[in-house]
Amino acid sequence: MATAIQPRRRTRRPRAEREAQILDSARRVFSEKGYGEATVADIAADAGVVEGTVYSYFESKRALLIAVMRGFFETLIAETEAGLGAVRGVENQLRFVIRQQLETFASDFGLCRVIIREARPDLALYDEAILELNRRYTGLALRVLEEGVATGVLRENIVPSVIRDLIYGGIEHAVWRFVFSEREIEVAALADQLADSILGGIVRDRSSEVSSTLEAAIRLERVAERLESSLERSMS
Amino acid sequence: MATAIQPRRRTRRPRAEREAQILDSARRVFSEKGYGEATVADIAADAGVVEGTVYSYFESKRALLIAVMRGFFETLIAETEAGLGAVRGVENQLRFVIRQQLETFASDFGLCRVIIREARPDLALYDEAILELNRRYTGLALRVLEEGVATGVLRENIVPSVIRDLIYGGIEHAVWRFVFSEREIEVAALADQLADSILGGIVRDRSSEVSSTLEAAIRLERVAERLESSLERSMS
DNA sequence: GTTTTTTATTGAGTCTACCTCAATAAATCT
DNA sequence: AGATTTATTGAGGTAGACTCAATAAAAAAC
Repeated sequence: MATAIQPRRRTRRPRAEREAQILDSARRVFSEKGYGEATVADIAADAGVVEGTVYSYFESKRALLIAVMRGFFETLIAETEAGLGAVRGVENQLRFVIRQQLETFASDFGLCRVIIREARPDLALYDEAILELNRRYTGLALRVLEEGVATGVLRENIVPSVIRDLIYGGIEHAVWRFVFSEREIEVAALADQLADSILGGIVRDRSSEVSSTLEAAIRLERVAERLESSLERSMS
Repeated sequence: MATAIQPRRRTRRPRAEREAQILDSARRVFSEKGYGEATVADIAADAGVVEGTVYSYFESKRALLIAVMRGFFETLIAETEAGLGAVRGVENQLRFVIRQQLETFASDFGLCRVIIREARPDLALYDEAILELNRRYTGLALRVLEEGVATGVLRENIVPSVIRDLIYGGIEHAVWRFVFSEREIEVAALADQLADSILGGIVRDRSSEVSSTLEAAIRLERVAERLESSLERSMS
């Protein structure tokens, strides 16, 4: 038969180029289907190679995921570091971190979901490669918090690592809420709500504070009155 | 051979009993190995039956997980509801919810990890069965928050659902931190740290400013007194 | 330009784990 | 005791991760 299906033409590419190509396909496929649903055959097909080729570049499906994660974290860290350098004040820096994280979630949700699902609960995977990157990333927020305590902007009795967990955990859950409700994530509004709550707390301000200011004013009025009457008496 | 390996003796059991037995084994195996690592053969072996038997009680491995989750949530909801009924005041109720959740994590960590990993990121699974239970559970905290806003104990501009995410997300991340550091979870201390931060926020109280306002007024009163006596002395 | 060497690429094949189903035998009913 | 029901079995089927000897494209040597 002259019209037999053309077998895929073999082409050899420089190692680095093909590796990048496979990595790119992996990122796309994982992001779309999730780790469990994605097959190595899918990734190979997307990259235009055959399954075996993938395994000559990456030891396993898991290793492929780790490589994808590494790329994700590296750009995220670089962007966050750059952004933090351009913001002054602890409060604003925390607001920046929160917003940055929300934007990352919103713009690359598929991959974020995979990373959260696969990386966090898997101790083995953490030990291997991602733990250090994640530490470096969330360490950025941690340092801001520690500076806040040192400079007295933040309470001295807070535990920075707990606050960091509150920030990232809160963001994660809030984002999921949006995903389930099938609405677009309203980054700006959500970022403010989270930041306001974390910074200011949720219990109503001690109204006594307000009235004590008022009380101070009232006392000053009495002072004035007493001075007036003193003066009047001395005049008479 | 007379001493051939005894084949497993077949025993028929009431449907409900065997189902409970398999479910119990599933819970144990999932909890120990995680969903991905656990095999249906493992579960069957633990229950003392053969793989096929499992499938005559549960449609799939996934269905087995869902059943395990359902059991987990049902007791958790019942316990939390009971506990909340015995605590007065919004602040204390929130503290109770936080502590209860931490205790559940600490005492049944293996299963919690599986549920978080498998249930949350899997939309299909949520739709099927667990969404409603999770909603009911976290709804308990939500109602406390709403009551807090209604009665004026909490700020009126907070968004209860966001605070709920902050609470549960924060707990989750904080617990993971402990797991990675391979230390026992210090439930009491962590619960207080989380609750204090969420309730009171992290920025330093302006109450110091307020009290200094009051202090200033009191000093002014003393100034007035001195002026009075000065005047009186000058009169005499 | 031809031959040799190197190695990227291939695809057939292995293995493990989920799941199916016809056969079997334990309990129950008549 | 025999008939009936159905829980239980274990031998496959299938999908997808992973391996490896063969192949051919590029590079090197001549």
